Amino acid sequence: MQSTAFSPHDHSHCISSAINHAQSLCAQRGVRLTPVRQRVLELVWRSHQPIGAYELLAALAKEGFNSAPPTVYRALEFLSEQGLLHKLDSINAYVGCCNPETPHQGHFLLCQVCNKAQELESQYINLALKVSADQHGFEIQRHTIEIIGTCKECIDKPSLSELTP
Amino acid sequence: MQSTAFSPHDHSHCISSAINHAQSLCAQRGVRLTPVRQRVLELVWRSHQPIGAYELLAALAKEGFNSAPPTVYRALEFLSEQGLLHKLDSINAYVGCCNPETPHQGHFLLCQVCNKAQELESQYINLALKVSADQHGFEIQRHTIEIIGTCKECIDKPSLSELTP
DNA sequence: TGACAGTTGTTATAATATAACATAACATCC
DNA sequence: GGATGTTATGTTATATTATAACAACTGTCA
Ligand SMILES: [Zn+2]
Ligand SMILES: [Zn+2]
Ligand SMILES: [Zn+2]
Ligand SMILES: [Zn+2]
Repeated sequence: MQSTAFSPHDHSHCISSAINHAQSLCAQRGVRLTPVRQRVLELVWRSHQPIGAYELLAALAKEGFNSAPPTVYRALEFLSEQGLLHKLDSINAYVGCCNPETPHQGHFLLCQVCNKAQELESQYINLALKVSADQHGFEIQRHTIEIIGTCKECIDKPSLSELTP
Repeated sequence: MQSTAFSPHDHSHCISSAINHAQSLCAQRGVRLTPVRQRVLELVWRSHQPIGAYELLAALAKEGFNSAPPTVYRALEFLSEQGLLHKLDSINAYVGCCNPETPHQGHFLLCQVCNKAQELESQYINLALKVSADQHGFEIQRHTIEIIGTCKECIDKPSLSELTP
């Protein structure tokens, strides 16, 4: 079992790694990771729990950033375009992407107990989707794949795992 | 290639079949398919294009039904609980289910050109999801699987297929 | 009849997201 | 450096989607 969002880990490493990746990627691509964009990304990465736009907005407001909805939605749009985060449509919330170098559509496990999301990298799922689409002559552009349930940690220790980041 | 939402077909058959199924299922289950619930289901089945709650509400209002949001959301909740329709989270819209006898989570192909949705019944997809979840010790409760792209009809005849129901 | 569960009506509001236009910051070229 | 075009941000208002809370009605059954 590899390390996941669900299991205890050094989350500060997740954060610094995500920000470092974001900075170098944006530099490579000639796009600007402005203060508000970087701060939104940091806020998204505060935990593995997807966070809502208005929750981000409240956090930004506390820190003296501009706090009208377009501010955060623009930052989210930028970060999403750069593959630095994903939106989870089933809960209208946003989560950081661990692998932004190669643009992709994510597949997610979403735990209803601890509210954390784990992105999957399953070629099986992609293949299964492709086979189904091909059977209908359907050309895939993007997808929303969200598996909602209970993570191993929350199955094993029902009341503790909500606390780890 | 089987008949799908995307290809031309006798859609009145889809509608009457859906309503008949709904009536007998509700009778079996001892739940009430009241006039507003049945009308919402008929409106959802007017086409294979998923329809939004407020669009339904406007249609109900024209017909003299009560036209406050709770009316339509309650009907949608009931119909969803009975497995008679599905919500597509990626577009906040609702589409009829062809196979309401056995409760299930749908997988959907969603064409961005003609806006029609086709539900899939792919055991491959379910298996791929289960394998990924099992690898993480994750227990699946429900899922959102929506594949967005272009259907065969819209690839073949880019400007006509928007018109069929 | 009265009690009860389920359903619908009604008003208000929450939660999520975008339109539209003004201003500011940055880059580039002369 | 100043003119100019582009990108980013500020600001106000509004659109879209969904739910809370409570009152009134309807059917069922003792
Ligand atoms: Zn972490
Ligand atoms: Zn969990
Ligand atoms: Zn049809
Ligand atoms: Zn199409």
